[in-house]
Amino acid sequence: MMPMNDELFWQGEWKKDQTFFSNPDDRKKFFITVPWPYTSGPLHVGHGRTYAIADIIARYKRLTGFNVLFPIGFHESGTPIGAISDKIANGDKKTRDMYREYVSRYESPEKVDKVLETFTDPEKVASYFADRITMDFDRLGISIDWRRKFRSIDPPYRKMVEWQFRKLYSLGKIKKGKHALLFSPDEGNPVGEDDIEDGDTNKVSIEDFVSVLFTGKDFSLAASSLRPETIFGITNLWINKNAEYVLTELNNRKIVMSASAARKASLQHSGLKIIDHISVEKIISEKYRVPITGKELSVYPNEMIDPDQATGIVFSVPGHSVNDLEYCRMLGIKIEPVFLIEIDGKDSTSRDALIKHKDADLANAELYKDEFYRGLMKKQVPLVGGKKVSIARDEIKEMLLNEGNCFIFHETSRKARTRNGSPVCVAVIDGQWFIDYSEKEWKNVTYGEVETMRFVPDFYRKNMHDVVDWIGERACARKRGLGTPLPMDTSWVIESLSDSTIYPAFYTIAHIVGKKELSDEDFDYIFLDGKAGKSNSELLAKAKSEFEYWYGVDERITAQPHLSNHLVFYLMNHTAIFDRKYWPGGITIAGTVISNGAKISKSKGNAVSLLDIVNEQGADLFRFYVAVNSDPWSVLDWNQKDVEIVSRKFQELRELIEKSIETPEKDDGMAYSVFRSRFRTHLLKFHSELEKYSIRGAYIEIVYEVMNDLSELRNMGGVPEIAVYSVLDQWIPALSCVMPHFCEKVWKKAGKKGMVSLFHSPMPVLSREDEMLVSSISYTKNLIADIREIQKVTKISASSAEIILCDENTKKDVRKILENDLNVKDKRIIPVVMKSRGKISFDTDEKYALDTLGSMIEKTLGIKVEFRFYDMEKDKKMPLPGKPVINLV
RNA sequence: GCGGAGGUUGCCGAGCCAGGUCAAAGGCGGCAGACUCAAGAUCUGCCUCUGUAGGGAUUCGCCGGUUCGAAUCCGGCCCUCCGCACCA
Repeated sequence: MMPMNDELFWQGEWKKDQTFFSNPDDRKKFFITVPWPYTSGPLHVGHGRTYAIADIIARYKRLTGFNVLFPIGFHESGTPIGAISDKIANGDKKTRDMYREYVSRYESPEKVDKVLETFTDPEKVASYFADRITMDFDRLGISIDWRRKFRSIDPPYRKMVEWQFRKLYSLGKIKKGKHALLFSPDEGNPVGEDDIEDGDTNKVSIEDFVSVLFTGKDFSLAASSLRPETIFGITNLWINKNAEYVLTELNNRKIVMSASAARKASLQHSGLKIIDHISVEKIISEKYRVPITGKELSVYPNEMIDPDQATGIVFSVPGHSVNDLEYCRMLGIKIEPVFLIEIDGKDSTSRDALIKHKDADLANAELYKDEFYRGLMKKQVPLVGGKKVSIARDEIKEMLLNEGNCFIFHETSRKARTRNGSPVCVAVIDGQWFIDYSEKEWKNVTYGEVETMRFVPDFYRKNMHDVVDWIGERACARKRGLGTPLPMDTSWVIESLSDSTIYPAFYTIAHIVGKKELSDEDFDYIFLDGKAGKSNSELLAKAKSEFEYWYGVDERITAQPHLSNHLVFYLMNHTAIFDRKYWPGGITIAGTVISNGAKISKSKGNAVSLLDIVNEQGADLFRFYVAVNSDPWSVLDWNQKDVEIVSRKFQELRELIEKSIETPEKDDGMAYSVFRSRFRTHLLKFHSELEKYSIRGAYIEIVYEVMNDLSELRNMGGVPEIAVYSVLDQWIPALSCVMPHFCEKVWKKAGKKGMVSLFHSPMPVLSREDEMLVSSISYTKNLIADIREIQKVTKISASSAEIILCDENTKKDVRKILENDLNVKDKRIIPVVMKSRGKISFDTDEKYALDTLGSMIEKTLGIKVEFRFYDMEKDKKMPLPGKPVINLV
């Protein structure tokens, strides 16, 4: 095992030496970023992988001569941190246990509870984890310029966010309007995912029910559905006789709905008034008319109807709802279902769906889905006959709305409570702030950017294009949480994803700005070539030149779920605000991490703490594992078995290199030259793979292939350590991107100057001799395989092999024949050449190969090897170029 | 349904864009041998079938096509995974 002290030692050295502080100079720059972590807890393996990938790329770019900037900051905006504090203060057991465990990763047992108590202050949670995460980054050996660290709630950064939002506002991108959101009436607050019990594992979304008004004598019934297009198939209405119903007034119409519906609806429609209770008997005693069709219907009691779901009154469409069909059967109501929809020319019916799937819920789900995507309204259906169900649904909804015969009832997708136990409803807020991403011209410009920037892997380009196409209005402010007050209306706080779109720009100037709060003119000056403001102009000039040197971001490495939120905001805010030359250069999507073959989740018990891994295995091993086990964009499985395998390889590699430094004998002999030539070939491949971010391919080449070459070298009588010693100058720097701690150590031990982390390694060049040796060795290996095969087939144990090479004259003739010129001296060779033309190769100088490597064949096979050229007169069998004749004796 | 990704030899996983050198990298695993009293570690060879001279046959989801030649290109089909706001 790598002594942990070595890793800590080098992390200390990097810090002391300020190795990764990056300043503008005359080199080409490379600016790489990863998402800033949210400081509500420690990092997990998924983070660790993304950051390790980014760091390997950052280090590789340094190796190839770039001036690399790799900064990080901390995201503290939003509601979760506050929610955590509240829960800890309220003694919520689950949260306290979780945070006790988190803290115990960093603290001695007696200190844990003391730290936990400070968490009743959100600021303490944020700063505690920001500090620990900083340590986690260091502990992984991530090469960060820490001078530029800032937090999203720091006043200087907030100034930039304010500037950004005023900018967007002046560009007309920010609007205000009605918006439905999750809300707790008891607490008088909007609620986010983190405020909801199990909100993170079981998401709550908002569904829009169409509450259709069925007109009776004195009042209307509001019956709710997600499928207004089935209005032509309504046979009756359902009501729950055990529930409480009320008479309300909305837009001068008297409407009946359940009591709980009325309470919820009043959060969505400010004009709604509750007038009186109304008995179920009274409701049932009357008939009601369906809008559009004018049909008269009865209301039936049905205890299965949930009074707390939408309006608590449901219209029954037994033809297209499995539930309604079953209710009719259960209650013995004899009604003929009406079928409105066909799929592929055949009626789609609830009955058939129920036969296909025994389970009613499953049948219903499939019926809904099939009818929505593939169904057509039957021709005889009025108004929307022949139209797609999805279109008919919208049209009927519009029609009803225009006639005033329905209203929209927003309902939660499941029953949800806040963590404090009060119910979650949907409220419509008037005056919600949006960023309107739907604007055509803005999208067009962004499409162009998506087209030209780099995506790894490339198919995410199309994906991103679709996301830009899809995005519309996006709420950008909330009433609660940490963050920057919205400059246009400071009673709002900018939402936490919207405040993190152009933040990488701030990294370029954070260490210059310090605690100073800049004005809008200052930011205009720095970022947009505006006129300088009144502030300290020297500081501004410095900030401006640093920004202009570093920006934009050349590579952003992030996870796939960010595509449809953060990344699209990131792109569109850049295209809206900055000059084209500052737009993002590339995005790499890192794959997910699973553990022992399964998705990581706390309930499965396969969650792994990044810190534990690093403490037990070492940062270098973790990084090596990340590098070698799968390419950055595919799924990575963290499992004990593979960890051990990789660990063994790593140990072998370390011992080899350390031993080679201790035995710096001079090598001589062909075996070593061959090794070095092949090493340079591997190194070249290493570079070409890493240029494509194929980290795995690169390290298979420079670790596994090289080590395989070393064992061949041993077979040829060489000493691996001696061979290794001769390539240390190139090998250690190449390895250092993945295993920086170990490499610093051996770099120093080998007497090299400076940090290997900053070493600029020249691109390897293959000489003519390298190429000849490399082709000779593969030629020789083929020869050995051929001899082995002959021995195997003939079961001859030969003591010597005579190898007959193709002579120059025959070679010329072969070439002629291959070029369709059959005018050759010895016509006998024509059929031979034609038959085995696939095997012919002129690439290897065969005499050279056997002169230099003939002894290798002798050593490997334990037989004597002699060779000579073809003699047309004497030899029966004819050799071909690259394909000599072998005679075993 | 639409969009995206993928289906490779016992397993994982390259190759496919730029067709031949691909029975197909690398790893894992297995078998045999060397070493060892033995086991482990390590090293060597083998791991589709077949063959007493380096060959042949059959393989890269399935079916066709283009080509002198296809894992690689084209068309169709089957299956798996992921996403889908106004669907659930």
